[in-house]
Amino acid sequence: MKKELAQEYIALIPNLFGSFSELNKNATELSHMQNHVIEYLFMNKRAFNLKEISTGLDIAKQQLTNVVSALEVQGYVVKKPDPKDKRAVLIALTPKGKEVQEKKWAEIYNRFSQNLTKLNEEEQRDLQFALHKVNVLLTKMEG
Amino acid sequence: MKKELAQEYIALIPNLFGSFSELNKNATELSHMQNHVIEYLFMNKRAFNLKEISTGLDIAKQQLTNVVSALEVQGYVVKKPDPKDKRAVLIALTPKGKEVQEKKWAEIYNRFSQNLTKLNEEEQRDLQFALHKVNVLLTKMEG
DNA sequence: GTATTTAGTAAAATTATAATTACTAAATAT
DNA sequence: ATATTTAGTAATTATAATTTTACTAAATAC
Repeated sequence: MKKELAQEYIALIPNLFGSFSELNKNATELSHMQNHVIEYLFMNKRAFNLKEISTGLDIAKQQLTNVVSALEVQGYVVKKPDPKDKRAVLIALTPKGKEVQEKKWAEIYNRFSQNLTKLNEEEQRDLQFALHKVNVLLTKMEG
Repeated sequence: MKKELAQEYIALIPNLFGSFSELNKNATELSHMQNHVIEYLFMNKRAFNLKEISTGLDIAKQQLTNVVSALEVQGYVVKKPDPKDKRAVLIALTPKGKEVQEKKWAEIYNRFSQNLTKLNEEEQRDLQFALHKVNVLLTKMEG
């Protein structure tokens, strides 16, 4: 029982792989690492300090110094002192930083909407219901 | 209607993000690009020539020459002439190459199985059904 | 049959990422 | 109060990724 469930989960990942691999093809002025950092901030919807980003992305903090300061110069993030820890600096996305990320999702959104026409009305309803269920339960699992 | 559906799809991606970002943390002897290439071959379950990998991963073919030949030396892939095109060379995963990929999925599998205990019996059944439905319909959409 | 395109290779130069070491200042442990 | 740990910065070195140019041989267009 549990085994088949996990297999369905695994099968889900390649199904989303196509969308994912196209995510960072928007040849912006951002480097790979810069993209990773603002994606991380966007996904998690809050400000992080360098140490948190470092462990979250499994990157040495020494690397982040340059990456993040470049992002700051280009206006994608802002630094502000962490009120709870005077050593730490919180990195937050600016509206410009959020916008870049949202653009990427918009592309996936459009592609999905187009492919949706290959399903009939009933299948579309089923898909919406099933997706909603999956999202609710996956969220519960991680909480 | 269609709008909410696409939003559920978008919401699914961050839900799988955790799994995805851990995928390539297995500090093997493989470089980033090498990982990409064998992941691509594994995901698509067949041999490709360099041009196909090049366009599929949006990487210059010149880069692939070195990446793939390194993979070949390390025994992760084999090259064989394409019977349909005497210019082309087909790149296929070896058992060793497949094994490395499967190991990555096994980790995700285990993590998922552990978190599954946070759902009760009924929720687990619901999740399995919903995941199955999503996979079937997403596959249909891409075909 | 000739010209053009395409798949793959190769080498050089540029840029990005990774790893190492060392330092400051604030936080925490004892 | 002192020692140790932790967050961030900085500079250096090594490695990897990207770009550019150029070449061969097979495939395709006309």
